[in-house]
Amino acid sequence: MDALPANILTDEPAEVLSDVRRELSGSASRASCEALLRSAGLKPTRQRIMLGDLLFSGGHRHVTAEQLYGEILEANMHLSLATVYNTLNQFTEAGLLRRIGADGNKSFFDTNTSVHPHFYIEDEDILIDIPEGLVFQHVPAALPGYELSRLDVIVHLRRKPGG
Amino acid sequence: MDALPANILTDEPAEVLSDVRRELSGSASRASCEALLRSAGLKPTRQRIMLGDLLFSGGHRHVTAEQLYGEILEANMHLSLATVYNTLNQFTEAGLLRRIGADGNKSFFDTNTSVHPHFYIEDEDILIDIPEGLVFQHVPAALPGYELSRLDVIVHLRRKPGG
DNA sequence: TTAGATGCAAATGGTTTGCATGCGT
DNA sequence: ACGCATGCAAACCATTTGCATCTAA
Repeated sequence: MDALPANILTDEPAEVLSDVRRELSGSASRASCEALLRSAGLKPTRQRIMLGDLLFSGGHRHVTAEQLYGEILEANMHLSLATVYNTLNQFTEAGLLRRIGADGNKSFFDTNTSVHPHFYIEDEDILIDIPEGLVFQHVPAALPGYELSRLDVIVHLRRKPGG
Repeated sequence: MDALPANILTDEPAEVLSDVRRELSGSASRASCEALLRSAGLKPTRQRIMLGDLLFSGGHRHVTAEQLYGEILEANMHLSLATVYNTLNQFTEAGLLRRIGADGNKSFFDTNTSVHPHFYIEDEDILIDIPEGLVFQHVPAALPGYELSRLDVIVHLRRKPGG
């Protein structure tokens, strides 16, 4: 049996990713954020551009809606929390984000839409990529009549008692 | 690099599991349920025995609090939903159950407390074990100052469009 | 102009908490 | 009796929804 990288599965329609999306989703400038949104079939409205800038201008990010809302407020921009949620959901549906349920009651949104495992630091409520990609030796087949839609691997970390 | 079974990690204090707990947690009779609870440091109250019977008398189970509450009602027993939650949390703290956050907004409780991967069937809201234990080739080390506390692997299934 | 997006408040759903009452030892 | 356990309602938190208003094309 071959060793398979963890990212063999994906929820997004990878085959329809346009070049602009592939290039921009990692680090889009303000101007190109519009192109990114357009390529995803989303009208580049003021709010979407604001959030898109925050999400896609740097490297990959793992944020909660609350965190992102905080950044909006810090930047003296205004936008309701509900719109942040709605927009994050739209981005997720469009394949620009991947939603990850970390501890069973709150969600992170990851700008890296490939399937990859995460560390979740419980005490600090932080989700980060596992650097050296954990590898499966065997990925189970779906049950008959079903297909794989997502593969979540979350390694929970806690602070060492004496550390 | 050795292939490691997925259950090398566990949240529970496995080394303190008494024999009675090890034997009974899979299928405890009504009488022995009391012993199981006692061995876990929990007073065998009427409510805990009711829930313990439902959880531990058959094979391993994956239930939500809501489901279990439904079973209580069906059996014409009475017990508030809050108590179901509280009791499930107590059982989990005592190492009798493992909590699993399936889709990021609800939790399942698994009577099999070893670390093992799950299928989550989104449409039907069902969590089941993956039969032939998926295997990791490489389990990442924790970040410095941290230790692994949990390893969650959930394979999401959805009904095949034409199936 | 018009379809679609926003904004807010209120609803929702799962889960936890506070506190008076009840029960196991 | 004593102290932990229960029960309920109400609180809580993350998230979604309904609907009137606004705005990008």
